[in-house]
Amino acid sequence: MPELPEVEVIVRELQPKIIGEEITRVVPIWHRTVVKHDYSPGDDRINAVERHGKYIIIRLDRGFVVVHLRMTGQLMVDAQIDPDARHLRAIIYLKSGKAILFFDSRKFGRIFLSRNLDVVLKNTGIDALSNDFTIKKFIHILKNRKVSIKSFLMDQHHVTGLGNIYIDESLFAAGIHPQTRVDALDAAQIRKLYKKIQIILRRAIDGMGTTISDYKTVGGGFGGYQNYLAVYGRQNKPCPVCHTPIKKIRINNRGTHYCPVCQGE
DNA sequence: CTAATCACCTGAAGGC
DNA sequence: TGCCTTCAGGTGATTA
Repeated sequence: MPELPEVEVIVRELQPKIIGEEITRVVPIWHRTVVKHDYSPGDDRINAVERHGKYIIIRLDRGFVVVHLRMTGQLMVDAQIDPDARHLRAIIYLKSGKAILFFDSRKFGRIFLSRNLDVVLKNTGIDALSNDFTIKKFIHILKNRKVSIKSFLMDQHHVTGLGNIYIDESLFAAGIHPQTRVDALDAAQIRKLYKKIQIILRRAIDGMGTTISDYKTVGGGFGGYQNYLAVYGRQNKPCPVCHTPIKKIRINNRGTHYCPVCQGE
């Protein structure tokens, strides 16, 4: 389940492979995968590949191809194109004869075609690793919120890029219980969480992301950060700090992992 | 604003 | 072996 670090790794891999190429056409295989707004790339040059939260943004001369992998999406760049390949949902053809192949077993992923980036990103807030994400803004958007900090961070409207894995890891690193109401956090906790979010995300990028089940890099490689997870997926295993068994509960119907001692209870 | 639920999907894992 | 249930989780929509 790709979150910000996995998407960042993919973007970095994609850049040298496709910048300067021209997209000739985008062909859907599963009928819901490609969402066309007002744009059909045709002989349009790729100028940049960027990321906002979990979105991959391919910037062309006249518009944008924006990819969201959701849970099981994978991209590959290849000259070998088999339209019947298992789980292949869309093909972005390039003039060189290669193609960007979009695989997605669960069919939740999307490729948006739009002239206007804001239309596609309208539901996203500040990217968790961007310069816009300052402590001042973080304090501001947290103000007067009554939801749990876990729910707040899951909601991409505020801070975007974090998902279930890195939220649990960040809250553990900051020593904050996931059910803590946002308005009950003190200034020191907010500051610590702010710092830990960025440290964890950077570390995960350095480790090439976390492969739990489906995530692979563009080159087909696996991430390495799953070996460093402190709480996610480690229910009943000892906390790496105090050796208390990690607990798993549900918040907003999402599995949530934490240490009852390090994160208070 | 908030909470809860559903819908979208498939595959893996566990129970019997 | 096989059938059935549950779980995994990102996002958008809907309802209360």
